[in-house]
Amino acid sequence: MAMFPRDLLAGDTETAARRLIGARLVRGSGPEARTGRIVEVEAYIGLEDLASHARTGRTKRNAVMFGPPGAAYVYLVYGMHNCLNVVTEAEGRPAAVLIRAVEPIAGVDEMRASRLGVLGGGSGRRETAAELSRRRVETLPKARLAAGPGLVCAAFSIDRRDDGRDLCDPASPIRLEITDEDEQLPIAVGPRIGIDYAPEPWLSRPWRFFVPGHASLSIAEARDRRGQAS
DNA sequence: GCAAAGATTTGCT
DNA sequence: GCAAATCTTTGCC
Repeated sequence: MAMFPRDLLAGDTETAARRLIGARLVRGSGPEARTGRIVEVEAYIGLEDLASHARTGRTKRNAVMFGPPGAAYVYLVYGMHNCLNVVTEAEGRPAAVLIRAVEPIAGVDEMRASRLGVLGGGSGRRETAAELSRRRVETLPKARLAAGPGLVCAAFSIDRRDDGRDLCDPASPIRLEITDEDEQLPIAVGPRIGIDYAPEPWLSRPWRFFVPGHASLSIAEARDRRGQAS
């Protein structure tokens, strides 16, 4: 296992997004480390991308997107879900790749616990919500534990305290790694999800990248696929 | 200073 | 298939 090279994030974001498919997201170290393979991402590219948080210019929330590549941009959506992005391109140009789905590989019990809000220092759900969904999460198939952008953060205990963290730093509690053992995964493309507020051509830009047919794809991707079925 | 909507997920009608 | 949950950020008065 080696760290994900920062160079691969410093260039254009579409290429970076493709390179992130198959890379590993890691939380912690030792026997309790959580590891998963990234299987679905979306690219948000530049000030001109009217689907991007950076479309309004630099703000307190999106400041990290304007910084150096390799940083984590973590934000809260709908008042309850955290989403993790990997900042790309040169410092000064706002771009990032949203991690939409991860296939759990190791630390599955810890991911389940984090989804239930049991683990400390994390982004788990509130106690009442955990009560309601406890049985569901306990019996959830391993492949579905991080099958969505909000679920990735819930499973890996990521919240806005992680905003700005360097994902290419081996000492970081949350980081990106690669292995040479993994075969090259097939990659499919499609329009980004949940950006109905964006005008064309941004609405239809094929900037979502995913492993076709993978069991850990986001719910939204599965729904989208049903719609496309002919 | 206030109203509105959001790069989502879940459960119910 | 639709709406609720929930709170921060943004946009407009």
